[in-house]
This record gives sequence, structure tokens and C-alpha cells, in this order.
Amino acid sequence: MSIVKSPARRRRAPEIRRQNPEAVRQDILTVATAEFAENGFSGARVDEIAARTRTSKRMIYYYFGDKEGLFVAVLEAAYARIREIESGLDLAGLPPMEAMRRLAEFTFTYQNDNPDFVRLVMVENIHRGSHLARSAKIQALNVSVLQTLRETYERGVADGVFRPGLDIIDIHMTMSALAFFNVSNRSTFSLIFKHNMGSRTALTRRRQAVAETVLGYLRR
Amino acid sequence: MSIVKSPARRRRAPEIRRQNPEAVRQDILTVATAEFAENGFSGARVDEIAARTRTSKRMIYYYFGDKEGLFVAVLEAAYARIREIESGLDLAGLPPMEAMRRLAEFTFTYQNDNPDFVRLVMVENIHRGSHLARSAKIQALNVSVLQTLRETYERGVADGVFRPGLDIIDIHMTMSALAFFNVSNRSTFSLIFKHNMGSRTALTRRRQAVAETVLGYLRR
DNA sequence: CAGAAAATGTACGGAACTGTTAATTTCGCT
DNA sequence: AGCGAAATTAACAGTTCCGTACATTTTCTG
Repeated sequence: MSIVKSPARRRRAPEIRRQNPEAVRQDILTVATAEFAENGFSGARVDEIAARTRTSKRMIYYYFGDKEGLFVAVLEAAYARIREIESGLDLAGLPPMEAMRRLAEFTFTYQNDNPDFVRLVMVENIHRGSHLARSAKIQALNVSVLQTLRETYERGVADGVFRPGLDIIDIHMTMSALAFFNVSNRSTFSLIFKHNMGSRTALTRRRQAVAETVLGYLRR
Repeated sequence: MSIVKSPARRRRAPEIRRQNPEAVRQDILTVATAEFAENGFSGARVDEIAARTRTSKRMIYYYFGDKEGLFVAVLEAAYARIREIESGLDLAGLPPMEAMRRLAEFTFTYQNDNPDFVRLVMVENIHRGSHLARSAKIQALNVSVLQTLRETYERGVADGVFRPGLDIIDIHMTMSALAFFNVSNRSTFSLIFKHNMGSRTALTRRRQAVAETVLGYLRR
């Protein structure tokens, strides 16, 4: 899938170059992320992405092959970003209950602050994960989340604060679902129930409720 | 929005007619529902819908104006369907805890059995609810859900089995989120965690976990 | 500095799509 | 029976949009 190699073999004066493949690639990715998140895969326009870029449409096809290739790259980059930040949480130092609350609240806050990520995942699910299926990196990236979760859960069981016998995947799914839905379904939900889910107070309250819900499921 | 009147004024031999506006309308709606759910709004093709219909493309424009009008009609019909079935649940006769469990399990099961509905809602959320915003019916349809939920919750508080002070919307949101996510994010989630969320046993287990989670949040 | 490879700009082909025009058939009513 | 309205058909106009062909410039290698 990667057409371009890392340009680490040139010898000198790397700063003076007029051409800058990596920057061009990144520029395209940034613009494409916004466009795909806003309009979905079919709704996104390659011409529109090209227009908002500092480069031309020709470059999109040069680096990413076609529209689908571009979307795959966008998805990979988005997942890489969230996992990188997520792995920075230091949960091992906290008591299990606190650690779980922290993880739940982080998940909620991150997704709320990064609606583009949520929207990209929605779009990819509409397409039945067909693009993500091509990426080998994805799975490796996400193993760590379960690892952290498992460790925290088992500490909690040993301490007697969590009930035993639960499935790690279930716990993760519950956290993700509650955090995700708050962003993904905000439009229809707010519309139908005339309830502004995006306001500062609503978010604080909901984050609290989500954490409570997760902990309630775990608590002995 | 309704262009066609109910054709109840003809006198005899209604079965022998060659023209049948209501059937044509319904035929279009059924086909369009599948197409929009499968491919999203932008991905859906009017020509494709027309081809799978017993009628022609011109009829789509005749009855629904344009592609957006067709999508609005599809959404309205989908919501009407789910709410109709939902209102058939008789929760007032059950003790509060049982009633809540029943509601949570129904929500889970319905959404699982009707992925097209879930997908249409996803699509509409990608479009920020712009289509649903035109429909006045939608809000009225959903008031009843909150009504039922409120009544059940208050009975539970009076009985001392639910803790007081909770927000009805929060409860509904939690139920919806857990049920919805299980369908909406199945593709990416299953892919990333190599966990088949669609299998019979996984569904039974998860439905149980979802009910537990909701009740855990409510329990005193 | 030459020659190769990488990167980029321009312009356009042609398929895919939405929506329309105009003409025809069927229906409801008196 | 016959008229006006509703329903339906067929063909197509006008865009939009993905992807490419071709040419050119820039950078790298030896």
C-alpha cells in the first residue's frame, strides 16, 4: 500500500528543498480527513480535497492511488492518533476503581473532542469495514487497550472491588458505546428529544453518568 | 409533503386497476430503504432504486420530488415502524425492575433484528439530521417512549428499588447507546478485536450484559 | 554535470448521475 | 360516452466527478 519510501537517504541541506513529499502527503491527509469526516466516503469529492490542498489532484493519485486508497490512509492515521494519546494514560499507578473511572472519562472526553474520528468510524461501518480490512496495522494498535483494561480489571478483582468473571471485551464495548453514541447520534437524538447534548453542562453531567454506569457494571 | 391523496373515492372493481399509486409509492419506499441503508445517502443511486422497482425513475420524482425528499420519506417510514411495535410493549403490568429489563432487552433485540433502521439513523447523523429536521411527525412519535420510561422509573423509585434523582433522558440514552452500538459499530469492532459480535451466543450474552448495565445504573 | 528517478502541473476523457421535457395512457366523475 | 386530472413511459439534457495522459520541473546518484 505504501508507495513512497521514507526520504531518509538524501545527504545534505534537507531544509532548503522546494519539494517536500512528506509535507505534501500530510497536507493531503489533513484535508482529506476533514472532507471524509464531513461528507462520508461517497459524499467526499476528490476535486474538493485537491482544491483545499496546497498541491494538486494529481498528487493525490500519485501518493494514494485512488479515492479508496486515500480513505484507507485517512483511517489509519486517525486510529494511530487516538491510540498514541490513549497509551499515554498512566493507569497502573492508580487504584483499580479510580483507574477505570479515569479510562471511562478519558474515552468519553477524547471522542467528544474529536468528532472527526467518530464520524470516520461511522462512515467506515456504513461500508462494513471494507477499507479497514486491508490494514494489518490496525489490530496491532488496539491490542494495548485490552491489555491495559485487563490488567486494571484483574487488579480490581484481586482487591475485591470488582466482581469476577466479566469479559474484558464487554467492558471495553460498554465504555466505547456510551462515549461513541454521545457524539455519533447527537444530531438525531437532540432533534427528537429537544435535548442539547453538546452544551457544556450536558457534557459534564453525561460524562459523570457514563462513568457511573461503567463502574456500576463492574462493582462487586 | 404528501402529494398524493388516499385513493378511496373510486367506486368499484378496485382490484382490477392497472394503476395503483399507493402500491407504487410503497414499492419505491421499500426499495429505497434498502438502497439508502446499504449505501448511505450519497452512495445510493436513484437509477439503481428505479431499476429494482416495478416502476420507473420518473415516478420517484413524481411522488417524492427529489432524492432528498425520497430519503425523508424513507426515514419517516422507518421511525414509524419501530415506534409502532415499541408501543405494543405492555410495561405497566410488570414490576418496575422487570419492566426496565424488558424494555432494555426489547431495544437491544429490535435494533439487532433491524439493522437497516440502525444504518439509516447512522446515515442521517452523518448528515447532521438535516433531513429529519424537516419532519414534524418525528418528535411527536417519540414522546411516548419517554412517557413510558418515566412512569416505570417513578414506580421503581416509589417502590424503593431505583435510586431517585435520575434523568429520564439519561436512562433512555444509555439503553439506546448500548443497543445501537452493537449493530452500528459491529464491523470495525469485530475486525479490530477479532470478536464475532453477530453470533447467536455473543448476542445472547451481550443482551444480558446490556440489561445488567442499565439496571445497575438504576438500582438503589 | 549527466542521466535517472521522483515529484508536480495542466488539461481533458468519459462514465456516472440527477433531474426534466414532452408525450401517452389510465382513472374518476358526471 | 367523454372530459379533465392523475399516473406513467421514454428519451435525454446538463452536470459532476473520478481518474489519466502528457509534459515539465526538481532532486538524487555517481
